[in-house]
Amino acid sequence: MQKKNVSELNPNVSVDCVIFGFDLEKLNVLVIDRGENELAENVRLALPGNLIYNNENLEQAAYRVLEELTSLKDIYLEQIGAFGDPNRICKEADRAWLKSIRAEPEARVITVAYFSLVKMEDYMPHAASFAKNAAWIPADEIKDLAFDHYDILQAARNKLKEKIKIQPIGFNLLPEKFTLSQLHKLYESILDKELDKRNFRRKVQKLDILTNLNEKQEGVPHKPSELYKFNEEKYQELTQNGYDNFGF
Amino acid sequence: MQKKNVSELNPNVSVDCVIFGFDLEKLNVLVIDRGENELAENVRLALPGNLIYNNENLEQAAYRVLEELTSLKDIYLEQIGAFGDPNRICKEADRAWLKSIRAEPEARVITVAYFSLVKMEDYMPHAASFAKNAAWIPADEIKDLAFDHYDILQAARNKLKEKIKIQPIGFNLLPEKFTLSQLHKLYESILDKELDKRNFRRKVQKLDILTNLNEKQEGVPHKPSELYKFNEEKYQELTQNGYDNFGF
DNA sequence: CCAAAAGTGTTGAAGTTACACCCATGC
DNA sequence: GCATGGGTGTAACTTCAACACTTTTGG
Repeated sequence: MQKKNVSELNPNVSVDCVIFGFDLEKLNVLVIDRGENELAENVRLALPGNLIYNNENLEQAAYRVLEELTSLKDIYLEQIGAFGDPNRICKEADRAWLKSIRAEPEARVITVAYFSLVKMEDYMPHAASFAKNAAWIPADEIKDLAFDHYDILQAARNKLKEKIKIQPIGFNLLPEKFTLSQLHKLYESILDKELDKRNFRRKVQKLDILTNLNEKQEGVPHKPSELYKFNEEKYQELTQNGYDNFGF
Repeated sequence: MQKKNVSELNPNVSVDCVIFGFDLEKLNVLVIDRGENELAENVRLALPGNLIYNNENLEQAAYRVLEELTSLKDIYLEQIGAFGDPNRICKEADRAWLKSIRAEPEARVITVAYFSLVKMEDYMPHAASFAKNAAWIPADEIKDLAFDHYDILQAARNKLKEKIKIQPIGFNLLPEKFTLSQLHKLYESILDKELDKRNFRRKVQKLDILTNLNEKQEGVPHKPSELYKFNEEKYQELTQNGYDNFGF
């Protein structure tokens, strides 16, 4: 009945997390800085990730690793897929770094990537473990990352683009009270294209996921905007069932 | 520069393949029969899958394993995702079977699943290796499979449902010449619901992916149908770009 | 002549796109 | 009073769902 190494790190399987946040202007991504000496940014920065234990499932591992490295917890994660060409550890700096933290630094590793959406202000990351720093960086400013993490990030952004077409998004990215313009900007950031203001407003209002709070912004040097919150019930329903208005 | 065990089997990572075929009536799935003694079908049948080698990438591994077990090759595979709860090997029969074929039968395994669509008549499977038999089985008749393969099959069917809403499907499932009714039945099998005949025809014809061959079926005891083939150029274009007519 | 599947059009409702001007506020 | 972003409506067009009858063949 007993398996070997049940609560040992598995040298061959890791998880990586792509955590998106929105600062009311643009999409950001949570990265850790491995901070080794004076390397270029693209090798110092990485997605939070690490090996799994043999007795935890993949999603649990992703939660644990994310918390260990950045202190973020209780976050809903969605799988992106598995990555792991044999040559994913081809950069010399990555190999050197693995030698410093892994028992079997040369082992073949395949990694399972997860992504999530969170309110940036609720999740101010604190680095720990081998992360020297953990920070939000605008998604568009990231040009490269350690290992194959840049590919994983692109896959996550594509996944998000698909997701937004099928279900509502924003509940986990916006503050409790928000304006339609902020939601509009969020959609534009994710889809990476402009959307007509009037059509966008009409469309989301028809979804019936918004409740007008009959409050206005204060202190802005222009006409103050109405504030909204999500209608949780309807939002949840659409999250589960999708819009279902496309294709066949 | 040398890694250990470069061309060894990795005990912790496997691949599994869900291969769909269409017999002009319904959707079928390729399964192998492990044929151990007189076990019930749900434990004898499994998806073709096995451990990866350390020096091959995941997709290559899926190709290799598929060919080794069923003789099918040169098939385009698409990743479904990673599966691998620690308790995925909970059925006693599965554990016993692993003991008979694996060097480390108790090792934690995570598996990466792939799926594909093929013309059934082009790919008559021949079992080999530990597969005692390999055969097409109607998807709807499968009630259970070894390990967590039934879950993987369901995930594959869902993936296929999503895919069909975004790109054309059928090129790899139908014979070169086919009728609109056959295509219609294919879509109904995948989506698992009825589609209005006239609306379906209008819709696919507008996609402009079909070429009317101006030939008719022969030998059928009813009005013979016109035969079509796919317009490859347009089909490829839509496969890459998607229909892009949904959501925002 | 019968059974079986092929093929074909219309209508009303809903959704999509494109587009331009006035409004309320802080400074 | 001006700069800034907030907020609103319409018309032309396309897409969608629902629905029933005639045609051609083999037996």
